[in-house]
Amino acid sequence: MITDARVLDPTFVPAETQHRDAELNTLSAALNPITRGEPAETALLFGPSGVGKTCIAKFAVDQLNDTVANFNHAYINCWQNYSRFQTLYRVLEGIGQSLDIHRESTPTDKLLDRLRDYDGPPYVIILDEVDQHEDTSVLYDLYRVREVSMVLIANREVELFTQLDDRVASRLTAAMRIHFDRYGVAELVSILEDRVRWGLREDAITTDQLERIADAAAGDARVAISTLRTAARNAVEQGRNQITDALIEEAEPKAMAEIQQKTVQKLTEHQRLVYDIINDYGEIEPGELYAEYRDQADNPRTERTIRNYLRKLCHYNLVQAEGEGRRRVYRIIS
DNA sequence: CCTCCACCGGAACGGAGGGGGA
DNA sequence: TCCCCCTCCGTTCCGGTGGAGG
Repeated sequence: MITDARVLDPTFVPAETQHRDAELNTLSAALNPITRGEPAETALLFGPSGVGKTCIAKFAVDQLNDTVANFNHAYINCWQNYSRFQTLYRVLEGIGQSLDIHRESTPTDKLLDRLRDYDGPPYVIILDEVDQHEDTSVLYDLYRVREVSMVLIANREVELFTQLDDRVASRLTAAMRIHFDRYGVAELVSILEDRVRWGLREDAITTDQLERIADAAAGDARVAISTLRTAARNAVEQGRNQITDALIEEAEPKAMAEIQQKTVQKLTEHQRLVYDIINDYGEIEPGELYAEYRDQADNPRTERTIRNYLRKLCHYNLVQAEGEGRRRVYRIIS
């Protein structure tokens, strides 16, 4: 029933995109100077998750790659590469300069010197989830390299700017902003139809069923595609040729959970324990949380370290901190 | 209004782990 | 080989904040 599993992956970048023509054109215009061998304008992409920001950014750069031979590009996810060192390392990797730089033993300043010496063709860097970066001064570092142009992706404009230091923020005021809205049901359905056409047997699913998936996804294409994939996989497992309504119903919560599950898996043992305790309680006060943690952990970390973990958990949108000071409670986000 | 006190998060430090250079 | 220096992570110390309670 599944003819091409790749297109059911939410990170797959299709050969043609839908419903994002205006956003794509604006971004392409920002990148246009590259065609003349000049650095591009900085572009800022904002919008909630699953609205095509990453997809359009990658697509625009791929498109440029088809017409312009002489430029470099890199995609860096700041959630995974959150320190200044890690990001610069990836940046150098994108221009083949990282081979003789060894992780852990080269000072960040050396990486920066290496980058400043860069005098190759224009270099476009997509920085995804830039609001998850722990040290946004790296943006300033990158700004100072003439050949480098940046496409920055984040959820909310206001929250991003509160994290930036003034030097970066003032430069970004001139950047091109592109806001992405949630997809409507009809838009999601046509996105899903493409994926069905490319990746499933023709009669595997009905339009009514796609509408149902789209409706439940609430404008988030990642959730919608993930739901479709889960339903299709389970249908294959059951030896069916078609996706049933029951399979869709089953897949909906699974798809949501799957996206969160990936984040939880990346936590360390102790971070995971803190998360599990909050999950068990649903909602818990800091003092009780520390006490419970100390009780359950072998070689417990200090309170200060737990506060660092909590900050991280909040940052990853796994946990929500509500209230200030004494009124503070930690709650699971579901 | 003032004083506690639980809690937050910044700064500085030190050790683990790992590569470079003499 | 030994020593130095890097990053990363956890720790220690501490000042700030805002409800609770006198």
